[in-house]
Amino acid sequence: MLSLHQLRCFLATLEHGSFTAAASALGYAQPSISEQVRLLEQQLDTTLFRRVGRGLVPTEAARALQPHASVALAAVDEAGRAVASVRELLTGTVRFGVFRTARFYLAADLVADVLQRHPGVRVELVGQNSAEVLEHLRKGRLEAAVIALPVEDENMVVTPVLRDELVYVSADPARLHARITAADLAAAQLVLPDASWRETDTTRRQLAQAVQRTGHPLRPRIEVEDTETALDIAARGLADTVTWRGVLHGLGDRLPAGLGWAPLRPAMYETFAVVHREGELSPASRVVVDLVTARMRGLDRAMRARTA
Amino acid sequence: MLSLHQLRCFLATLEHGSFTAAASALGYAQPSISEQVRLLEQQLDTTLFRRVGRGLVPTEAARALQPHASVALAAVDEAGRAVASVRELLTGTVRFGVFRTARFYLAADLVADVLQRHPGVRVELVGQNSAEVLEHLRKGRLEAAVIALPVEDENMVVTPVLRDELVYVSADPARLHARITAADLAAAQLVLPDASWRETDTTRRQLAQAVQRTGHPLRPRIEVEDTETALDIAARGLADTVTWRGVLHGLGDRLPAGLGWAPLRPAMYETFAVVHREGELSPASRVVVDLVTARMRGLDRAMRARTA
DNA sequence: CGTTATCCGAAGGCATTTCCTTTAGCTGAA
DNA sequence: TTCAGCTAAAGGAAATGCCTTCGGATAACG
Repeated sequence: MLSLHQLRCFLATLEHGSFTAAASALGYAQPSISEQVRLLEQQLDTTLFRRVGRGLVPTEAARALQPHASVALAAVDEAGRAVASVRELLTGTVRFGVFRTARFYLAADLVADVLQRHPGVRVELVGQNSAEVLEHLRKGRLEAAVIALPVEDENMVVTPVLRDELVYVSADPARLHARITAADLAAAQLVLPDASWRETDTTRRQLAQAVQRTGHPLRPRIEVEDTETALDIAARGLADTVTWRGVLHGLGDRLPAGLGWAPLRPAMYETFAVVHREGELSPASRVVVDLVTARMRGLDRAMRARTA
Repeated sequence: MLSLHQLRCFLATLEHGSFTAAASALGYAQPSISEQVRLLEQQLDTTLFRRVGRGLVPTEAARALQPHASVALAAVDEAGRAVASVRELLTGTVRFGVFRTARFYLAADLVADVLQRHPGVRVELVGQNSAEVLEHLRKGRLEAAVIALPVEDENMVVTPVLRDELVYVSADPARLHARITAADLAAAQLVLPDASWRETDTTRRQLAQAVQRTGHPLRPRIEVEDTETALDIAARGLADTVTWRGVLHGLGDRLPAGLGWAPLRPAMYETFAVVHREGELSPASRVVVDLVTARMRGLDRAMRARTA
């Protein structure tokens, strides 16, 4: 089978006009080059150089071969550089898993940070739901992610970064009394997000468990996919909803007007963690993991301070 | 150093999703593929596949490498086909040496023949002079040629194909008597071609020798490069000239009007031969050699018949 | 016209690579 | 829990690649 080495020897010979010159250019002995070219000729079943006295004369076949040989070598060269570029995080795609509402916590800023530090990289934040992302992690399709606990997989490295508190959200100040209980939840007209993921979503399951203890099922009046949609509906007074303080914090000014919130009692928490498989992280993921960890912990501190 | 084999194994693995599948596709055992990919990873100093349970997941580096690896393999593949195409005379350039006045004997027809039989090839007929062409042959820059004898080189295969006769050409019928001798040549006002090659041109040397035997030098009044120019001058009556019957034969209707010719006595002949180095001829040259041989021999028969 | 320098090719030997088979360990699914 | 499928590791056989040395041929030079 044709080999790159043969092509290298061939091109050097073509360029320098003799095996000896090519050999010294490539740092080999002359018979080595000679043999490689002979092998190439044998494999191509043609004559590449006419041996005439001392000196070689390239044949038509050699002229035909030359450009393709160059292309092949250049491609291999380029391949090495492309991989190095990815390795050094100059180019390539950073793929990182996030829980669905991560955009309220960090999405835009995180992407901005990565793009600024590594111009040339693409960023891909994937994830509809923590459970789905965890599955991607386990299958190896993602290297790292930030998702809601629990993560029950001993092969994963789990680093908690933010604890968030579930709050009750309503447009009606009358319903925002100090201590909203599970019984209140069971009685309320609710709009809840994550319609497609209600079976696996940890928040939904936490809520369901708490409400069930009151003897009633959690039966939201409205179900939507998106947290923002749920908030919009709540803002119109059509129903109340439940969400994370971090979401309200992240929305800031963009929180639909007229909404207020109150804590649940007993409080319900969700812990988010950066998760990745054991072993080496690629530099790309390393960068994102570090950024996410720092940013989420900062957010955690900010939110706890505000509570106090 | 990166090798094509490694790239092949890598691509097969990428395509089939596992070492085992790639191995069976390439006809190797699994550990061979595994090792090649590991080697590739080591040389590129990166991870190409994340080993996750059973099955492999390509990394970003693998995605970066893939297109370049494909290009390299395709180029090598294409290289083989390009060479084969030359070998089978589908494309490429056929380079053939000819003596200067060959165009009167065969040039256009020869080219037409080659082009018709091998659409896709380029044809190059090189040669200012038989001596120069012979030098090209010896240096290996030409594979084969048709030139005037003598060829004193034991490494050359010489196949005589046409014997031509030198004739005296004039616009003045009075000077075209039956038996023109060397003395007549010495006395005549002559225009001779091959100004640049008079030292080495065999015809010129033959003429010079014959004239010198009469005690006079060969001192043409006019010297031009081109046989046709010499004939034009002769047609105007400015001087007489000497040329080969084959040239007149080949010119046919295009022979300048008013010119007549007469044989020399003793007759002077020139023999043209197809010449090439010993050993294998490339298919391209083989084709041309055969065409030239057939055509020149046909011409030879035609001219001898006309004499008889 | 001989001499010298240069280059290609062949042979023998050494080191490395490549591929095989076998075996063990791990993972995911029934 | 067992079974099937995959990767990884080890050891050995074969081939490949490279080196040095030598011989033959050619071109340049005195």
